[in-house]
Amino acid sequence: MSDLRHPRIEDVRLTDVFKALSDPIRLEIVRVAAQRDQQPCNVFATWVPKSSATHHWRVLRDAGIIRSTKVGTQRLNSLRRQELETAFPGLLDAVLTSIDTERSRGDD
Amino acid sequence: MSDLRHPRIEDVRLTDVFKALSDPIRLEIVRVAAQRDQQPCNVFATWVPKSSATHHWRVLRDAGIIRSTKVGTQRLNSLRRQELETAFPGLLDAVLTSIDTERSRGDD
DNA sequence: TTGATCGTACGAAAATACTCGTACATTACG
DNA sequence: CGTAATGTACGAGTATTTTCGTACGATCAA
Repeated sequence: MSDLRHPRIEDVRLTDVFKALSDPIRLEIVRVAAQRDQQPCNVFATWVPKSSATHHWRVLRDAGIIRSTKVGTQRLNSLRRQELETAFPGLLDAVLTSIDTERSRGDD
Repeated sequence: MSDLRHPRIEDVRLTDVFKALSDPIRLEIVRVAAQRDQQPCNVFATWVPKSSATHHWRVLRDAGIIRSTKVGTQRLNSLRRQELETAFPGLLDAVLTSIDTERSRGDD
């Protein structure tokens, strides 16, 4: 489990951010990650096979949305809130709001 | 040129919106569409072949982002601002801001 | 050291998306 | 009517993404 690569936020392209957010599993990961920092991978999307989940983590990492740090045998994941706010002001907040809005709509 | 289908905004899924925004050509279309309403297709992304452009228009329409109305031999396109604001509050504004932010970054 | 846990790496198959040539439909204008 | 203009429909080729089984690496605990 080598150290994972995180792009510099200024190298992240907006299209990559949107591509990363265009999958329901990844959107769910983002939603849960927003609730609390430093959560291990295995609290997210538990119905997804490990190797599939790894793929989605990688897409989110490559898009600069999350940062994973190695702690023991786990990886703790957090949204890169401040950096995203700098690169794309207001975007992450609007995304998180939209996720919740759609969810509450779905609960009807 | 039959009438095109526009989804009801409440049927649009957030992942579809992000997928539609995950392509540079479509992001450019959105950027230009934000500047003025009711623009014909041929003012956008003029370097793209017509059949390719049609594909991107369709993706944007299917995602509920733009609405095209037939006027003469043209189609006039507008962002579905109000509807998007209802479905996903703050999202479109943040997207447009981010597009501009990234552009001004690229102009350095 | 042995075994369990957590997550990644790799690779292959299937599904999706993108590109674009060609043909076509609609409307406008002489 | 004939022709030009605007944009869609279709289909094929290419590229990208997604899924997931298997194998592996790192860490911890007994």
